[in-house]
Amino acid sequence: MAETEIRPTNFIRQIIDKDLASGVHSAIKTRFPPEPNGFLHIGHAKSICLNFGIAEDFGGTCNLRFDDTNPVKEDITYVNSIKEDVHWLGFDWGGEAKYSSDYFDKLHGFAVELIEKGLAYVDFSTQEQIREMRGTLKTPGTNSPYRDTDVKTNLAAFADMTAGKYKEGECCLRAKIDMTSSFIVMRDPVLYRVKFAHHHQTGDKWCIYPMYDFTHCISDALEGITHSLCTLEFQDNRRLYDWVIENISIDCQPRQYEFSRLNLEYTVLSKRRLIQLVTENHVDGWDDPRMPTIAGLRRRGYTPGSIREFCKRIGVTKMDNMVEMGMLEACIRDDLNVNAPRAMAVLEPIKLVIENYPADKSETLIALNHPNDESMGTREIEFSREVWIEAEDFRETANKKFKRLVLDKEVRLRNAYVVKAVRVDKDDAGNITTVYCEYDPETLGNDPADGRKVKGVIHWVDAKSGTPAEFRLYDRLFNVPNPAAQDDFVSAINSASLVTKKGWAEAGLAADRETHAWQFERTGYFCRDKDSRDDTLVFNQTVGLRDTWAKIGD
RNA sequence: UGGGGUAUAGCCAAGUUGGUAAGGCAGCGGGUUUUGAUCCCGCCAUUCGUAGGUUCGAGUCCUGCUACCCCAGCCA
Repeated sequence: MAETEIRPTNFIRQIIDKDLASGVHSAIKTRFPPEPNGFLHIGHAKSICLNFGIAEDFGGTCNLRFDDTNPVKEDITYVNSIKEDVHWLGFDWGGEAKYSSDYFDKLHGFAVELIEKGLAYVDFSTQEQIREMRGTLKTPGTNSPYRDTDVKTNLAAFADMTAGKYKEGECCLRAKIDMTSSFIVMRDPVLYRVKFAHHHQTGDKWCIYPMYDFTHCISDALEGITHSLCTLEFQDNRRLYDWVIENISIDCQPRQYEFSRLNLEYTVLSKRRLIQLVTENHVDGWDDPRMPTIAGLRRRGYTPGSIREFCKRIGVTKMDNMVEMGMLEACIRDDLNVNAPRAMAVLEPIKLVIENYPADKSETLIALNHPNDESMGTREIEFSREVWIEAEDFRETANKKFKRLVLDKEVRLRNAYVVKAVRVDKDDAGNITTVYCEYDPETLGNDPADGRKVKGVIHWVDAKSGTPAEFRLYDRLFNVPNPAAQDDFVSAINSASLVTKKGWAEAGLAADRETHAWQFERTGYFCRDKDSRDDTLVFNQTVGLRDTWAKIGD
């Protein structure tokens, strides 16, 4: 596609440039560390493009690592979907995917080391007591009565914890740091908790699981990650990240840098809310084309290149942001405009009968697959006496701004003849069902010989050969730009986010299994949906064409 | 005066030793066009949250304000 050639620049790449120039690092290693507790979304794509993009551009490597320290929230189906999505986006992690759980043994050893150094202790306080002792944002915390337990006792207690002798919530392992720190994350954070849960990778081997803050930094160090990139909400956690690395016996010193997460207008990008949309059936699943998930965007017809281009265009900073949907749409339009072959489809059909065209005649016309790219070739389309046209492309009367078919006026049928409307049929309700017209046989491939100007062009589908099709038109999932700010974001769902139309597509599309996306001329970009059946094709509208007419109105 | 962060156009975002505000999206004019698309051409910040200060010169340095985001899970 038309991906921008220029290499992105951002503060993280500048830090890496300096680290390389100063010799702090000679090779760069990053990682993309999702928790397998949901499907990847466009926000993850930003992180993926950042991490894998840096690895590519600096000749380094990027690991895919599942941050799987909380088995009760995770599932193997998510790890599989995540692998698929990262690959689909066009990135490769080289070799096997990593798991934080690969390091559970080592992590446990480091925990023991901290206990031996007097830097960690087993706390038997209740969760509520721990919360109270933590203090508040403005008042310091207080020490736990278990804080000064001797090393030997702690070692034994941790061994018992590991052996399953304590119930969930009965105790936990805490780091001994500083209960008065202004960084609340440093007020003796929990390192391990008891969970009698089956883990998708380690099975029932463990009944204690390490916390994120203890796991992530060590996993980074064990993998030799040089630059650990995460989102802004982890800025405070960086102090704990560094504390852990400094207080255990490990060589590597990865550095954490934080960037702002993506916010997109008219959708939600938090896993909690996306899960809710799926489980409460507000959408048809993780790959519903209205979802901002990678799977949803893929089914909607977005290409990997368009998503990568989007990530390039939005950049990486530390500023809170809210990106307009138009930015994403511009990326897929730019891609499909050059790569999608054109075709014709009528979404809301009325019949056009050409009265001076023989009823038994039929002819094969040649149409360009792309008006600006001859290399995309041509195709044959059938034409006969009756064709479908778009209901909105005909009016009995209209002002001159309406460049379509009007009674007693002419219009060009795309790739075919100029026709003139002469009369209409209406149903009992007064809706136009059929437009009768006359065609000018001399206008195939050239303008009228007498020099009269026909300024309108409308698309059509041959009624004799056309194939029935269902068109799914999508609008924004929410009615407000920032649904997440709503008390009840579900109430802001756009009830008209999916509109289905039954119409016709040109015959050639039924057999075409190769083409990934088309531009239905004058309508928009569409892709074939997996719901397509032999008797009815199903198309998802990826995005409409830019439409200045719609803005002007009439 | 808890701490950590961020403020450049409607949106995203360059701007790195202080030297006179990139680019993209959107928008607005005009041209081409058998898609009201595409493409092409032009316009779109005397000003960088705000008030002062230093300087020949400040988006960049200093000081004071203001606004917004994050942190009190045995979630990540």
